[in-house]
Amino acid sequence: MRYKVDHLSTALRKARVDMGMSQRDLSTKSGVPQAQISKFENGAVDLRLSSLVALFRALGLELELVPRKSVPAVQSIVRSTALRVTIDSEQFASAQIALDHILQWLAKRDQRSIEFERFQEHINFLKRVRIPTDQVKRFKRWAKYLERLQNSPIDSKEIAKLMRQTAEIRNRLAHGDLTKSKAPPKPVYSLEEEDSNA
Amino acid sequence: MRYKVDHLSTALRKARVDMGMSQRDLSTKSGVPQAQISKFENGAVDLRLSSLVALFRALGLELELVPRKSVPAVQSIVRSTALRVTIDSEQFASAQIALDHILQWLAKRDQRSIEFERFQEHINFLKRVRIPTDQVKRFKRWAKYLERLQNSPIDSKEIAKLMRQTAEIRNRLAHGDLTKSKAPPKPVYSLEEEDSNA
DNA sequence: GTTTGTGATATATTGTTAGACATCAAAGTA
DNA sequence: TACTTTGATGTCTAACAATATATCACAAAC
Repeated sequence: MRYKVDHLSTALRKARVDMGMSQRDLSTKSGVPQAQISKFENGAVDLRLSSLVALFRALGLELELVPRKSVPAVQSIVRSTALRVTIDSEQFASAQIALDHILQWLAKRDQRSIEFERFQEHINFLKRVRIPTDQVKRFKRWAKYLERLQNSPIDSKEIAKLMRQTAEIRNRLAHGDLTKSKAPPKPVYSLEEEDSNA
Repeated sequence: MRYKVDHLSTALRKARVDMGMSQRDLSTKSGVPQAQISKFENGAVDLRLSSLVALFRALGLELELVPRKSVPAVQSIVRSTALRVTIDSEQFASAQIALDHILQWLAKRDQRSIEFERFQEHINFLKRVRIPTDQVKRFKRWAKYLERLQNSPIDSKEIAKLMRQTAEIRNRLAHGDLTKSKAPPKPVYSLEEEDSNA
């Protein structure tokens, strides 16, 4: 019983990676165990429709039924729009939360040094910018760190490191060294929003 | 775990009925048991991808992954082409075979009566015409009858009945009484062909 | 009024996914 | 070096589809 659905499994993997999600991310978002995702992406399992739909919905994708004759036309439409849907709004949100934590922390401290002012400036810059998907990971880590930081004494050495890294990323973003495209940073509100159904 | 795939099950039923296929027809063509088809069309089963694909392929449909944003565009494309894919080529072929059987039988008998000439005329008319899906059933029955007829003595009473019915259908088709559309009978070669993969 | 086609169900067995874990190697990062 | 993340893989039980087959009610055609 061959049924050749590579296009579905490869599309899943591509969509997931494009959105900067790991299999575990997708798992928590879709409710499908990570093991199943891995097996499906490698064609090692014949998933039921419910699982498939859960996975695809979590990625903002829908299964549509298309007459064989219209498949090329449909695929060209999909290709033309796929490029713009690259950032997972949830990941973006978590980065925003991390940045907001930093700003709040700064406001509380009310520091006046040049480093802190520049730091605040950098953070505000990052808040307005669309962060590349391959950098989202770093922001998520910061978010996690800052959650811990809320309920414990501040390690100024860690904060110094945070400042260093923030400056680095900001500069690379501002000068386009990080992304291949030389386009100016896009404002936040141009982000393609996924409808939230969780 | 709700996953709302009514559009898939209703689309399946619609496509199947539009092509004049019964659940059992689709079953033999797709390899999926009729019981499963019935359950799926009524949302009573959570099919595996392989079964789904088998069903849809048998109907000339493909499952495509579409970003939620592009769904409306894709659906409009599908709508614009769906109308023309209405006849199952296999059913059409079986009707053609039945008609050919009759023509061969006529040629062998070499009858010269007015009834037989008109009969032959009607059959030839029907061969050139796209037969409405709701009439395909009748032609299939004839095909079955004519298969039996090949290896047994001819019942002229049955043939007379065949001639009567043929005339009736021909006339209804020719005068557009049968179909809602008043469009002239379309030539055979305008039939949308499904690629044969069986 | 009998036959035929159709769709909905049922039963029983077999096989595989679902689900919740656990583990592991490789790659990346601190 | 030590730690973390990631993707692949394995194990177990329970649930459910796959499959084959049969039955039923309904409708239409004969």
